[in-house]
Amino acid sequence: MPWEKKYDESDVLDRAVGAFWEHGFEATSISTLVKATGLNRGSLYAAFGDKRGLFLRALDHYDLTRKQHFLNALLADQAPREAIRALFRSVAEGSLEDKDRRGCLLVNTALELAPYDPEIERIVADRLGEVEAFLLDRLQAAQTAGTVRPDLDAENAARLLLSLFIGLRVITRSYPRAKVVDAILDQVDAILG
Amino acid sequence: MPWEKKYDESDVLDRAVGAFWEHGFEATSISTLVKATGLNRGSLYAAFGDKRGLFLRALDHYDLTRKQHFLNALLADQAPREAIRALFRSVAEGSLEDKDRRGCLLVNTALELAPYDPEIERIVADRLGEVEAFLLDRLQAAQTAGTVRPDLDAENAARLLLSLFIGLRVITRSYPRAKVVDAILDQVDAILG
DNA sequence: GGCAGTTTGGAACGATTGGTCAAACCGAGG
DNA sequence: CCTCGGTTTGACCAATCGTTCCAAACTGCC
Repeated sequence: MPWEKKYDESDVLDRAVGAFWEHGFEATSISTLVKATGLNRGSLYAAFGDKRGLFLRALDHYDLTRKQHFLNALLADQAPREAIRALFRSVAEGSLEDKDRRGCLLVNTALELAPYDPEIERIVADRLGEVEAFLLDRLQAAQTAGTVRPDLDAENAARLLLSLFIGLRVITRSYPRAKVVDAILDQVDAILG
Repeated sequence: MPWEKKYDESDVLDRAVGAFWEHGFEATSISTLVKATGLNRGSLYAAFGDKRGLFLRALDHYDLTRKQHFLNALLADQAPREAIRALFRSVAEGSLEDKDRRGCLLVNTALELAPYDPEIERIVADRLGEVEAFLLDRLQAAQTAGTVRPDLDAENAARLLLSLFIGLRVITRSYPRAKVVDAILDQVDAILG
């Protein structure tokens, strides 16, 4: 029907994510986004308002289709302790394989925009908080299951794992050396005991 | 004399560093740099070639006046084990105090430009390598002095500390929460034993 | 086959981008 | 006192930025 959009919004957002992911917000122009998404300027602005609006939607889409989707899969398929190990291992592996070295859109955005854009700061804080909450939940579940020692301060360990996770994603984007990645993975195991 | 520059290049670079530090390379325009440095466009281009040239010089200046200067001070004033602890503690403290949340210009640049700018990638890798080398050197000195247990794998620990350091600088720029910072500082102590 | 609503592509907007240049300027040496 | 070789200056450049707008093409309904 003529009053239904011709394009699939999810596809468009996927492509927008791809563009922003590689070069960040500032260095990605509207022309680039037009080429990447396949939509023309008019439709892009009609659908998303402006560049920033598109970015926010893309960030949200990234979170849903990548981060959330991935964490949920770990929740469903893995024992709690293994979920944490698998999280780090597959991120490490995938990052070193990615020849474009895109890292994590969320972390990239955190560093580029969060310090001087309050709304994005809030979004980034929420999303990172979710990762921290995931880690805490899995740690506690592992303690209940007896696969992580019960005297470990789970809250502190979750914060530390979050830091290591962020470090991992920065390193693999900017300073990708297998031995550094291995050191991080070993440390995750050490924390889990 | 008319053939001597009126301005102090070091001052100019200091101000350029300040501008790039806050908003990154892409989001800092020439106009902003003109205002920040006090020089006008012509002089800026005569002295540094182009925006990128100025950025590279500013990055170098940052490294010399901030990073190197700081590491040398730690080398001179502190025992090896304490040098590492002091590095993390003062970075943590300074970062949480900085209301502009600038983080570390080197780490910010690593994430913004290194993945798709080979020359900057090389510079970033060299500079981060220096930090890693500093950590390794201090770890080994501490082992010789008997303040770090001798069976610790110093090379691996240096890589891990570098990751924690980067994580710390990202966190304080984008997700500044004291408890997360404390978790990192505790972990540094745990690694040092 | 007209009607209504969408999508489309591109022309055009003013603002700003990174970058250039020729003239004004200046103090030492002749 | 005038020339020389550098610096300083701000006007100026084309290109691109994000954004707006609109006329034409399209398409399922009556």
